[in-house]
Amino acid sequence: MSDTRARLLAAAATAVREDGAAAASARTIAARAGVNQALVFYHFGTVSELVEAACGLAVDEAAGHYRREFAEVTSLTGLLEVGRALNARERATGNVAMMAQLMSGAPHDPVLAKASRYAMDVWAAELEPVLERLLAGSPLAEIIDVPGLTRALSASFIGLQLYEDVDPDAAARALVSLERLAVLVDVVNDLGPVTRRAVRSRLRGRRGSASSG
Amino acid sequence: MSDTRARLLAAAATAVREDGAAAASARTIAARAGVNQALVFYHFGTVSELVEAACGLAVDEAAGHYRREFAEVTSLTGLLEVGRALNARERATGNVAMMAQLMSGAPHDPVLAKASRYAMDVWAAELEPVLERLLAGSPLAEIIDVPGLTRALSASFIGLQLYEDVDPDAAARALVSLERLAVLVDVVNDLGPVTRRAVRSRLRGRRGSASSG
DNA sequence: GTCTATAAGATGATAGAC
DNA sequence: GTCTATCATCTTATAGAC
Repeated sequence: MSDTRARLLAAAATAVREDGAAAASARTIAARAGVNQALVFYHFGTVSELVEAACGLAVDEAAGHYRREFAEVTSLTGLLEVGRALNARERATGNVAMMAQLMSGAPHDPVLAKASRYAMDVWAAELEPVLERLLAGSPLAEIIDVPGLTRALSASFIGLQLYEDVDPDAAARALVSLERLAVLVDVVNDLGPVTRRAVRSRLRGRRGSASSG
Repeated sequence: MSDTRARLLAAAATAVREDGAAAASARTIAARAGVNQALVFYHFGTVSELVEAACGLAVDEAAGHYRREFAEVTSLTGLLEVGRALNARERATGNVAMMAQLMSGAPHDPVLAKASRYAMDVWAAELEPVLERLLAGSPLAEIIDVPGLTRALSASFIGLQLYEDVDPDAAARALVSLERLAVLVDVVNDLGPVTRRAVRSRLRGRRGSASSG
C-alpha cells in the first residue's frame, strides 16, 4: 500500500477520534497526514469513504488484540475483568470515541452507517461466542438471547463513551454499576442446585411477561 | 415569549432531530422556522446556544410527561412496562435521537456538553427516585448503586438509539435482551426468604471482587 | 425586531499542469 | 501520483437600513 494512502488512513482515524466526525474534512485529514487535500478524492473518492476505510482498519486491529484473551476466559467474572481492561485500553486509544462519532454520523450518511455497522459486527463477533460459551447450561440461557445481549452491551458502551465527555464522574459511576450488575448475573449463573431451581422456575414464570402485557 | 423566538426554538429541536447536530446551522434552522437567519444571532447569540435552549425545553417537556406514571409504579416489572412505553414514544418523537446528537457534539462544543448534561440530569432525576423506591429492602440494594445504575440505563438508551440507525434489527433485539435482564433483576428482587438469603450471601462474597481482582 | 448585504472563511470536488 | 488553482456553495457572524 502506498505511503500516502496509509498516511491518509491513519490521519482519518485520528481526525474522527480527536476532532469528531463532523469536523473530519478532507482538509483537516490531509493536514494531519501532511499531504495535499486533493489526494483524499484521488485515493478514496469521497471523505466518507476514506473515513469508512480508516475506521474499518482501526476496528479490525483493535478487536484482534483481544481474541486470545477472550478465548481464555472461563467465567463471567473473568470476562468482566477482560472487559474492564479492554474498555480502559480502547478508551485510551480513542477507539470507542471513534465508533461513537461514526455512529452519530450514521443517520445522515449511508457510508458512515455502513462503517458503523461493520464496527459493531466485528466487536460482536468477538464477544458473542464467549458469552455463548459462558452461559451454556446456565438457568440464564433460557431467558438471555446471547446475540441480543452482545449488541446491547456494545451499544451501551457507545452511550457511556458519549456520556463520559458530558459528565465524567457520572459516567464512571455508571460503568461501575453496570459491572455490579454483571456480578449479579454471575452469581445467579453459579447458584447451587436448590437455589438454582428456585430461580429457574421463577424465570420461567416470568419469561416474556414484559412483552405480553 | 415572542413568536420568532418560539419558532426558532421549535425549529432548532427539529433540526437537531432530523438533520443532526452537525447540520443544524443557523440557516437550516431559520429556514425551518420561516424567519431570517440573522435572527438566530440576535435572539440567541450563537447557534449552539439556540440549540442548547431548544433541547433544554424539549427535554423538560418530555420528562414531565412521565412524572405521574413513574410515581404510580410499584414493581420493577411495572417500571419495565412504563419504560417500554416511554422508550417507544420518545423514539417516535425523536427526543432520544436529539439527545444522541447533542451528546455526539459534546466533545467539541462546551455549550452542547452543558445541554447534554442537563438532559441526562433531567431524566435521571425522574428515574432515580423510582429505582430507589423499588429496590429498597432488596438484596440488590447492597450491590446496586442506584444513581449509577440510573445513569447507566440512560446512557445505554442513547447508545441503542444510535445503533438503531445503524442496524435496526440488531438494535431491536438488543433492546429486548435488556428487558430480559431486567426481568432477572426483578426475579432476584422478589425471591422468597431462603433463596434470598442464598443469593444475598453470595453477592456479599463477590461484592467488589471485580474491582479488587 | 426584522430585514438586506456583506465579510471572512471553510467545504467537497474537479481540471489540468507536471 | 501529486500538485496548484479554482468553482460553487456553505458556514458564522456583523453592520446598518428600516
